[in-house]
Amino acid sequence: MVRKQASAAPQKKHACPHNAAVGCSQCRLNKICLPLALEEEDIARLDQTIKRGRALPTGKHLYREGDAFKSLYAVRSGAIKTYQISAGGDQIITGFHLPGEVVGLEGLGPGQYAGSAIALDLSSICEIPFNQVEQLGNQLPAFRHHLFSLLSREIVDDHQHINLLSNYTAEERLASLLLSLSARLARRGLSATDFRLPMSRTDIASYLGLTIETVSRVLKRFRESGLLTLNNRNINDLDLCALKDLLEVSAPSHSATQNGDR
Amino acid sequence: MVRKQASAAPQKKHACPHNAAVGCSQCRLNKICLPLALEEEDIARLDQTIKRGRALPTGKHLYREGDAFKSLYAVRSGAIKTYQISAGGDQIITGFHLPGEVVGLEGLGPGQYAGSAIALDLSSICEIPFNQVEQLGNQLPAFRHHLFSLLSREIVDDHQHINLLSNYTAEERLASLLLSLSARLARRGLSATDFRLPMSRTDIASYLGLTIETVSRVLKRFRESGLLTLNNRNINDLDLCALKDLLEVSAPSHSATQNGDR
DNA sequence: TATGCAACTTGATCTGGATCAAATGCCAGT
DNA sequence: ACTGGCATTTGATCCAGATCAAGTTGCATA
Repeated sequence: MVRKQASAAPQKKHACPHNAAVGCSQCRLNKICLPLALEEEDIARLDQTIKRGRALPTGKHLYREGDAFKSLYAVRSGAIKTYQISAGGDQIITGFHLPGEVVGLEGLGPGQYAGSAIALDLSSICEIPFNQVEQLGNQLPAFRHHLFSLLSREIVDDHQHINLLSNYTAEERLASLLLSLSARLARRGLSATDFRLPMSRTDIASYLGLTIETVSRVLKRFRESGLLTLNNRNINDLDLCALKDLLEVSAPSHSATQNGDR
Repeated sequence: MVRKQASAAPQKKHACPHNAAVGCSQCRLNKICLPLALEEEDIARLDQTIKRGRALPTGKHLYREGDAFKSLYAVRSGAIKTYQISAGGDQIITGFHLPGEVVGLEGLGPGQYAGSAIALDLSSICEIPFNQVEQLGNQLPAFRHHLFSLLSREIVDDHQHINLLSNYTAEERLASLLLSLSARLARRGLSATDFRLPMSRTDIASYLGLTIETVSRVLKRFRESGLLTLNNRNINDLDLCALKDLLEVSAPSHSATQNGDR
């Protein structure tokens, strides 16, 4: 059983995500973040223009819907949620963003952000100013291509999310979110089975198109079936296999729906 | 009431959307399609490399999920639907694409299409091959920027769709779709109140996250309330105002949800 | 003019998740 | 330790839309 790390373990030799002095080349996220696909020397250029590791306290906005597009942001530590405001005035959560992930991309084309981004935890953020994005995009084909990749990825993820919202049951939605968070944490070397949810039940409910009551009840059911242990926002002993099973049974073997319709 | 044109009216002076000989500069869609934001001379360059007005019969695929990214496609006439295949084997409709709209964008980054695209009607398609996209992107900043805009737009549209799926009632979903189609047809100079739905009820249901029965019943209710007349796929006398009202009442005036939460 | 079949409509019933209504737990500030 | 205000849980009830089950209608092919 994996023990939860004491949350204060400050001094690593380098690459501590809270340490603003660490540049992209030494950053332990550089395999999954913006510098991906860049050559050594190009990373050095990126390093020169990036504003590194700015601290963003819980509840502070990175940008707001309608703000002029100023920068792309890479999450270095902590967590960010992006949301829009519905006609009824409440938040529609469009995404959760963990370290190594980039937010603000939808602002690239239209020149202003289409939604807001706010810190869920004390976070550390790297910022690439607009003109630098333009310039690097002009000069480095690899960087430009990576931007296209990130945008495409976002579209593909959104389509997956659309699928979730139109076809998944409440349990499948929760399972899907937990597996996604788990996989993304694991990718950066953290535990896939024990972690803390950075977001409130309200945020989860909004993101999954459910009510908070349903989220609470489904989590309870998961707990009672031994799929995880849970106190407050802490998840332990997540049963990845069982969750995957939960998602896969939804595929009917008697499928006759594969029609070539018009 | 706008009469449906006899579908064979071949010789216009120029800009008939079925006429493959018409280049971007004379195309009546050039204000909303790819050439948007390009200078006269650049449009001429685009014109040289584009494969114009290829006919695509109903039910034929433009590309399939997993195919290598070969080209971007602009719809010149007809209609295209894009979809993915769910775990259960059935289609998840991710979008309907009308003349002037571009499909295949999500293939730009990863190098392969993330979904399939199929003609809902006899359609005419313009194609920009991959290497030309790259080249124009390298050489024309305006074109590159337009690509980013199209991708951003797609993300924003997807977020709107996510909102629809998690918060709208069946009636609101249908109203939203009808208004969207109406507005997009109007943008290209066609009637906003009288048109033919190019897609089946099944496609509508999948796109809106409903069942075909619910789609049918809601349309019936709309018909009975005098919001439209409907036979088969033909819509007439669409009451745009009433549909917009239907969408707006969903905003509660007593909103206390605007909290600055964490 | 039949025939066959997919697309669509209509009706009856069921149900997952929403809604309404109380607790209860968890801090932060005093 | 006490208080106020959230966030979360839990329970009871309700209902929009799903599911199940027949019809119809449109249209293509013989």
